[in-house]
Amino acid sequence: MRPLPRAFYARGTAAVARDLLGRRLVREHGRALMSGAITETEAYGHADDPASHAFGGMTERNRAMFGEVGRAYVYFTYGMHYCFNVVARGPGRGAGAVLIRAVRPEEGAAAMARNRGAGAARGLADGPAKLAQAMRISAGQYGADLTVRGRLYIADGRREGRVRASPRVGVSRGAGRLWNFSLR
DNA sequence: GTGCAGATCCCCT
DNA sequence: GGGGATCTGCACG
Repeated sequence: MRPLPRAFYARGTAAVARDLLGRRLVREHGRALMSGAITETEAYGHADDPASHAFGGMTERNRAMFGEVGRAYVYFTYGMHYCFNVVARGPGRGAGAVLIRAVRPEEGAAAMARNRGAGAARGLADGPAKLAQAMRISAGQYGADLTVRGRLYIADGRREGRVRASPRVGVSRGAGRLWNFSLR
């Protein structure tokens, strides 16, 4: 499996978010190899997008959103959850990212279930925090390069099914944009 | 099936 | 000091 090249992420975040559906997220942790097909994503912009972490300018937390595209932006939220994004942006844009909200487990489903804890046979990675927990993605992966074959990267893959565009989840300001993309 | 409370803490104003 | 790109369990029906 070939990692997606950096140029893939050097476009508008909405286009990148849409095109990430069906690609494969690959994670190596300890002896476990885990992977899954991306089934839901969400695009975030910059000064034009009040829902984005980058809306108010660069801070220590969102620094990655202003950096090289194709790298990981991981943030901690609600006191207990991590969420995993890929930095993306079109030409002339200052910042942007795509939140990976869900994957369909392929390899290493047993390891993901272990990482999620007891009683998680179903719904292993069908939410941003669940996905991060299942694949052991946290602050240590901040800034990781996802365009090279390593312990965390995004590989080519084929999209199956149709794309649905919806309003972003949990967003009040900047609703109206249909920047949540999912497979159905 | 839907709805709500609680967990829990980092970041920004 | 307030709120958040969330998840889980429990109540209700």
